[in-house]
Amino acid sequence: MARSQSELTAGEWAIIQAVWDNEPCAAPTVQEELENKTGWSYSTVKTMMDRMADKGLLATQRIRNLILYTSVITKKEAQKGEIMRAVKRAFGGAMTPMMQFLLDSKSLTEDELNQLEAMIKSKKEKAKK
Amino acid sequence: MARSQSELTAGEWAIIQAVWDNEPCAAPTVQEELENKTGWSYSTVKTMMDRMADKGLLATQRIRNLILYTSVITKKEAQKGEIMRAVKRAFGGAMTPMMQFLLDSKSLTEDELNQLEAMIKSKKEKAKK
DNA sequence: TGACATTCTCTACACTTGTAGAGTATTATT
DNA sequence: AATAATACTCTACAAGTGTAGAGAATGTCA
Repeated sequence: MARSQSELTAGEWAIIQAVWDNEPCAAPTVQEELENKTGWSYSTVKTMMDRMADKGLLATQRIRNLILYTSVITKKEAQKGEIMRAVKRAFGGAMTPMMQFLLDSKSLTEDELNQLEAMIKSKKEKAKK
Repeated sequence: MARSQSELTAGEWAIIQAVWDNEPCAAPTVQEELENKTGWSYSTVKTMMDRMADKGLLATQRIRNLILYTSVITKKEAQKGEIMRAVKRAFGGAMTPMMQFLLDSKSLTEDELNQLEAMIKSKKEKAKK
């Protein structure tokens, strides 16, 4: 069931990506993985993770002195949430205008256009059945 | 000149939409337009607008006791910024995976698919010359 | 020229987010 | 057991955001 409130902040995105890659995992693991990308100290990472657990974005399980974190939302859900936020804010919630915008703007290379076309084609095939 | 970082908050989106609809316009106008949607008081709206002016999102021009606001970024720029943020956060900056996601999750009607296809086609034509 | 209305300025406050140090508890090592 | 290493807890703070009241300045109308 999609908790509609999966709107992550930039920091939370960084964290949860690392969690998805390693779960179940402890805070130090996440910190090590993010060290290069963000430079965050252990405290920073731990604080964020605990806040995310409070919010229900991560679940925790304690084993002796170790706390293992797991993601509560899937990557797909999070991605959807992120897109939904964009659509809602910038396009009044209407999906198609956004798609149109994507095509109109110069954000897509010719290669990407070709890929898209292919995707649509296969999508239509599948729909036909 | 696209100031690269036009990432607006939810509140800023509400404000700037009203500005786009009325510019050049004064704070009370914006407040009235948003009254129903948000319930924000004059002070709230004014504060936000001034902060946005500080950030360079809005420009101001004073005429006697009236301050007129104008948008500095276009709707298109803001929309693009919003999408870019989503793509960056949720898809590592790669546009196509996001499009794919959109095609997969949101079951578009055959009509919409055709429409999309057509848009892509014309887009490619144009790119050719 | 008062009185009223309009718009602005200043100040404030709570909550979130990014950021992290200091100290404590637990586990491992010699 | 003493020491070192590991992981945790607690506390804090600045910047940003949503929210707005109180009061000053300016403009309008009788």
